Amino acid sequence: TPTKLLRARRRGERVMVKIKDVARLAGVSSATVSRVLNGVSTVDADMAEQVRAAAKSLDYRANGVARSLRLQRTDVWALIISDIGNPFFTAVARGVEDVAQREGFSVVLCNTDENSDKEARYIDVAEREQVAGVIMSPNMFGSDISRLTSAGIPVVAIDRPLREPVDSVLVSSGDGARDATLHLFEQGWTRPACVTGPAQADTAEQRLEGYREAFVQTGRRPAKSLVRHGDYRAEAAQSAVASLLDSPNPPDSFFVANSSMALGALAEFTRRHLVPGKDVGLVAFDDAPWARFVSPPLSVVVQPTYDIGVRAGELLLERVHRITDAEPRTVVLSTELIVRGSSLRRAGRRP
Amino acid sequence: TPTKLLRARRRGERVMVKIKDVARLAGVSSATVSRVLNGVSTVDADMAEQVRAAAKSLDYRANGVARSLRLQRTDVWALIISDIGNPFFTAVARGVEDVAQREGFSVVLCNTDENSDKEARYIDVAEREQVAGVIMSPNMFGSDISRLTSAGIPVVAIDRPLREPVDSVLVSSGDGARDATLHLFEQGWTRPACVTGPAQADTAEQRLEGYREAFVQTGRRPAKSLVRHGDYRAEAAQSAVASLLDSPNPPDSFFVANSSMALGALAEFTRRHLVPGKDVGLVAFDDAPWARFVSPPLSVVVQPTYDIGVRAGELLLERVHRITDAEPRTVVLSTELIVRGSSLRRAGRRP
DNA sequence: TTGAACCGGGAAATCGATTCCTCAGGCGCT
DNA sequence: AGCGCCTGAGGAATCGATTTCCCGGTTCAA
Repeated sequence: TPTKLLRARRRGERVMVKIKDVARLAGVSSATVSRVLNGVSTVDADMAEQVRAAAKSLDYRANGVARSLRLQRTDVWALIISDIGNPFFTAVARGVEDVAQREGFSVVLCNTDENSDKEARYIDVAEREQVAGVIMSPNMFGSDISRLTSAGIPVVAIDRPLREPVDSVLVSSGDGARDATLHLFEQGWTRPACVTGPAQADTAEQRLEGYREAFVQTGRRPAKSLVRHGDYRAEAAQSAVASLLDSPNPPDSFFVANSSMALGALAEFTRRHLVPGKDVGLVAFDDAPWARFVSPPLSVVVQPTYDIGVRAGELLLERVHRITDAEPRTVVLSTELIVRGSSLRRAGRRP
Repeated sequence: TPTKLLRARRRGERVMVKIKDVARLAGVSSATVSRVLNGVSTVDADMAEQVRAAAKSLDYRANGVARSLRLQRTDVWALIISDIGNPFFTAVARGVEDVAQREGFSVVLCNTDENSDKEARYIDVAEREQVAGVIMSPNMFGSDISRLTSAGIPVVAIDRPLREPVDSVLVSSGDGARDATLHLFEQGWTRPACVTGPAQADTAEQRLEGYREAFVQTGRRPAKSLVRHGDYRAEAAQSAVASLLDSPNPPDSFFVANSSMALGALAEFTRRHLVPGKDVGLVAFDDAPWARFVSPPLSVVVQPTYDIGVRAGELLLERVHRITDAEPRTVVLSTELIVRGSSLRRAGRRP
């Protein structure tokens, strides 16, 4: 049959080479083939060589499904993220992937678009397919991972905490927002506004809280009239900025809670012929590919996105290998303020 | 044992409910449970109800690995893309996902970063895990999918064609580039330059070809001195634009081959105080989230990204279900020119 | 009334790889 | 030479769900 296999393959038919085919060709049992290919226990060197030759000549690949069933485990991690269009998550994904790759796991990405149904579906798939572990950014309404925990699948949360106690990698968003706002004060801006995300998203709330802290720390009183909530999109930010600028006592600068919102703010500034870094100050949370290229370049609070992925991968790894049974750990990484041009207050232009 | 299971689960232990547990609790054989849960063949209504109740009370989920092994198929599609940071691919992914979702498949995303090794690894995983089908954007050096075809796994290529004859969804990049360049001529620009991608990438070559066509069609001679190749990144484009502007006979407008490169071009314009849509014309291939928000808004050639994903999903679906055995088909979608502001040549400013 | 078709459900085979258990044969030691 | 230990390889069980095969019982038509 081995020759029959080869002939069929040449004819372009769909054939699957099984471990038994290799065994037959090498003149050994399938147990031995398995031992050789997985390098466990000792096998006679000549025989091993024969087996390897047979496997190669048949172009054999172990059936992963059968393997997983027998071993009761897989080498796949699921990375469930809430918005694949967001550069934040794509950078995180690279970090996760690099750790996984290095450790012999493969990562499959699942995009939920902040949709609880999609998320539930992917959690279901992750359980059914018995992935080794899951890294996820919970959606803003709180995610139900009970299926995973009860199946014994380790979970690591990123970006936002989960209700259940699991390993988490978070970012001190609040501190970043505070630093950004303090920076605006230092530049001489006196009335910074805050355009943040939806009130349900706790990243949005943290960023707002940090913004307020900067007021308190500098002996000012945070004004409610300087705060707007939006849906984290450009359009919402644009109208928020417009309404702020039209208000009786308008702000002179802005802290916006993510990079899409920064686009909205920039658009509104352009419409009103306000030049950032001169007529108005702007700092945004999150970097973006375009941020260095707009004019003036955008000042931003960057998150250590790649590191978030790496740390999450490392935490997951320890659980997957059952290295630790300790209580869930939370890693908090910090942000960095990158001052480019949009937040400056160039002296002498409008004294 | 059913009660034992429940007790263990309450204690938070890792337990797996198997079909036999359900069978035992319902007082039937596992064959019947399978029949009820999969809705095949007829089972006594009362008994079926009992089975469903038992399954529910134990919170049973079929083990997907075992299921796949027995059925010799899975419900998973692999979507292998070459750059997860590129909005083009994320939009395609959404299209694929929507089709898959609707048809009961799940999509796992694999990011290769234009790296042949990573790609080979993911192709390997796709084969081993016996995915139902693969949609992929080949990397620019040509991808080897022989493993997939010989395993009988259907493949659909997107964005770039594969060497092997498989279903493909492509875009008439050339026509888009031609239209963009013709538009520059119509606006009154006389010396448009072309900043395109690496010579190995045939999308880049097609776009260059379309640009040349516009010259021929309008009775001009395309000048080699107006063409630059880069690596599809902003930095490369910026220096290309700089060198073009510094050349003896500089261009008055630019067609750039993707949105990252547009950022580089814009940065160089800013540095030289050139205002797009006035001092210089600019059209870019591919839309981007920021394109509508820069000043002036960027004129672009958009690809029907979401549709590409949908069509690819539909082609794959037919192969997966063995609906058709026909020769590989190629779907070519067309682009659309969206004129915003950067390509205009406002009369009366510089006569 | 009887034979045949039909129907529902259980036992067991199946998918492919891994691993426990067993046993044959070789070697060393006495 | 005989005994026992050790090595290495094969047979068979295993993972969990599906499905074939078959049997007992029912229904319908002749």
